Amino acid sequence: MNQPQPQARPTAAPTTTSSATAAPSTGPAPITPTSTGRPARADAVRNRERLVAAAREAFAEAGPDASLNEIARRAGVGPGTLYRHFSGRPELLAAVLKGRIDTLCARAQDLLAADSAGAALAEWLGAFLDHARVNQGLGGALMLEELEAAGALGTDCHQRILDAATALLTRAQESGAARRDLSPADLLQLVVGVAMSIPHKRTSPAGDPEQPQRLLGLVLDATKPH
Amino acid sequence: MNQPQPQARPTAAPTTTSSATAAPSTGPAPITPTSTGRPARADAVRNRERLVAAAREAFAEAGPDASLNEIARRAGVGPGTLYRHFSGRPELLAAVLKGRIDTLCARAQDLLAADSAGAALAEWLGAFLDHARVNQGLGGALMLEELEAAGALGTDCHQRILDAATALLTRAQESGAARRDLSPADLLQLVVGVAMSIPHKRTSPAGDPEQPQRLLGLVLDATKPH
DNA sequence: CCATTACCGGAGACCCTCTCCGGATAGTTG
DNA sequence: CAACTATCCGGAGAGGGTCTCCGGTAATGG
Repeated sequence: MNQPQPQARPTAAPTTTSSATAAPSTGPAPITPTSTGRPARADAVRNRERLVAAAREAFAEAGPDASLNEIARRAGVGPGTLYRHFSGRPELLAAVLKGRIDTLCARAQDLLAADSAGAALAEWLGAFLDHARVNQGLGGALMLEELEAAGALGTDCHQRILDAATALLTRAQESGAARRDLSPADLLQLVVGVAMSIPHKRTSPAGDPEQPQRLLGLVLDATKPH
Repeated sequence: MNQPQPQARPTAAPTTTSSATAAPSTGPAPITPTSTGRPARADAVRNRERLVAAAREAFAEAGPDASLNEIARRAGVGPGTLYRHFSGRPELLAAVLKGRIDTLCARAQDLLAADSAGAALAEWLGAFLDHARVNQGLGGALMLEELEAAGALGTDCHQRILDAATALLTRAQESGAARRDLSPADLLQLVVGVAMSIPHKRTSPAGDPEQPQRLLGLVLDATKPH
């Protein structure tokens, strides 16, 4: 008996637990390990990479609501293959964003050694805003609404971003460049809000190109000690 | 190949005739004027009201993505009737929000006579945040992404909100309570971003109930002259 | 080289948006 | 009061999207 849920959230995969890739802590994982000890088959790895590449293209063109059928078609596989590798849209989104998030975290590490803690925080937030703006808040959608449904991968992404922001903000606070009554989560939330509220070029071609910088500047002003 | 823009309105011309001398003042419009001189039929008016009421309920329960079929079913009419009265989701959204926006604009008028221009702006922004948070940024969605597609009604709503914000902000600036290099559009955009980025109770039941106020406080800090 | 079994592809169930057209009816006229 | 007509209603259905299930296929270990 199917539950006739109207427009429900994508059903949390109740059956197959083998599709979840065990999270490798850090470092390149050349092959995706399965729940069994056996290494993944070569065609499975290839199809997964093709799917991520096709998804990256499609999300860039059509936004986070791109058709999953279309993504599977572009990757040259059937819809079933897509759903075997990813439980749904959130997980696919997370896979696409993973590389970007890696870059962002590495950037945070570099900036932790910068001279000015305040400038480092400002610069990283600018990079984060660029990140979150890609595909009209694609990152924001992942950070927020899908957080609970995305499973391990999404939560992991969220946590890594939060850790990076915490480190930079804490250092800025200790150097007196940022007010102390400010939590990393609130700060990120503000920037995500800016990203989500700004119309994307795709939907509104002739938007004000300076607005993101102005809004980020306002947020940065709010972080300074008064 | 398909034209995704369902702008075809077979029956009623959307352009308002310039001869309509009925002032757009705040007041009940007993009948919906048609393009022809004839008044609308009674059942048409009744169905329209039922549709708006059903939409208000459905949007409150399921968010801005509620099924339009479901809304029509709740209103006791067929899908065709819904699309005859409203060109699509944005227009229905705008109809639902109209009353709320009226209230908000009236509030702005009252606050323009308040003692403290800064406190008036802060209070109104708080009310606006509450407004925009209803149904998880339902208002924000209207203000931004649907602005161009919503036609006259949506644009009108957006303009009225913007006018109210402009009046309050200008007065605060003249009294020295707000920095002068701040545009009403940017300010609204920030608050809309806060509304859109905050997870709604429906999707994330146990969120931090204080966060909206904290984030709004940060935005307000950013408006003050440094 | 074969048995095993993880994997693939697509048919298809179900839902949503939006259109089209025969039939019903409110309001007008004689 | 009856007939007429412009207007409106309801639902069938096209088209597309998400997600599942199952028979066939081919990669892999022995």
